[in-house]
Amino acid sequence: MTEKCPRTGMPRELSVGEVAERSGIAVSTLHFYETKGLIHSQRNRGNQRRYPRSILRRVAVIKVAQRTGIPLSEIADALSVLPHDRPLTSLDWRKLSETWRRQLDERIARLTKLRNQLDGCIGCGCLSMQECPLRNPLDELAAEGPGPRLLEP
Amino acid sequence: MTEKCPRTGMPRELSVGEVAERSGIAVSTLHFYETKGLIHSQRNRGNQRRYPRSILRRVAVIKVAQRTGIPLSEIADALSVLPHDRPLTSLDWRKLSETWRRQLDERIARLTKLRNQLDGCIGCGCLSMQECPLRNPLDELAAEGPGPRLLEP
DNA sequence: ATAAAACCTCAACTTAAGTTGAGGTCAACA
DNA sequence: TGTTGACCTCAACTTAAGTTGAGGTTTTAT
Repeated sequence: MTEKCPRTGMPRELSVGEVAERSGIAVSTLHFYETKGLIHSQRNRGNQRRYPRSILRRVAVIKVAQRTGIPLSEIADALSVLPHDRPLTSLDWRKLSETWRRQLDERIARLTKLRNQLDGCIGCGCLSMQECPLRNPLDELAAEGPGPRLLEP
Repeated sequence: MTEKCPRTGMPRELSVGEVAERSGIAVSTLHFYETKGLIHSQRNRGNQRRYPRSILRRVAVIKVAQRTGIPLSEIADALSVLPHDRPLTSLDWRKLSETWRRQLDERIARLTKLRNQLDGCIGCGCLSMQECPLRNPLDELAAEGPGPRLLEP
């Protein structure tokens, strides 16, 4: 560990190993995120990565977004509009989380609809129901046409 | 198209192309499912696949399970306990769908919890909240220990 | 009978999100 | 001043769920 902050006693800059330990993300994953442009690092004179403390919030945001099912490429897009040289503010986070919340809502709604269909099937033995997912397997796309015939008439 | 059923006028057996067309699943995917043991086929004298009509329900079941987020390997496990030489009955389907419904419920619950946390963040600006996902990013694992420290004290 | 469409196998390629390892350098500690 | 542990790059491997293509056979339609 290098120099400490005289105020908090915490290291002023973090090595990749320290970030890994504190964030619960593997070193190799941090390297990988860097190649994908999700995070960014300075190098010391020996070419080792040094991160500002704000990296911790950034990777925390990445992890939250991943938990909602957002692919890394979209996370990268969302983060890329923010300047990478200043820490994420709470306003940044609010904007991001509002967007992601909407997407999360959609996913939940889709799964809930499917669950309700499954419930219908369970109750009735399924084979006679019009709204059964086995009869209407492509219902997300229902607006786009009649879809293929999956079961016998 | 080969011989028809004298009753319905529908083909007695289906070629892979017919199954593909009716199920909306690509031929290559049906081949792939066969290699994974999810479906099974007979061959005609020219080595072409021939399926009983019940294949359509089987692939419909596979698709429904996939939509719930169940990986193919688990779908294969679930289907493998059923004899592959008879059509899926509605009782079979009920058992499968009850199991999958439970898993779907769990997924929905997890996402809903995350959404609620996100809501909290949005309302308050996040940084001061104890239950913020940025502060407690590993909350699914909360029972297993304190977890890594992601943000500053 | 012949040509087109459908089918066959097998291998290689794709994307996402990483992980693993080889071969080499740097830093922290005794 | 070692030496050990942390770090570096780069390439290759992993899993899931398929897709694509080459090269060859079968079916179907004319």
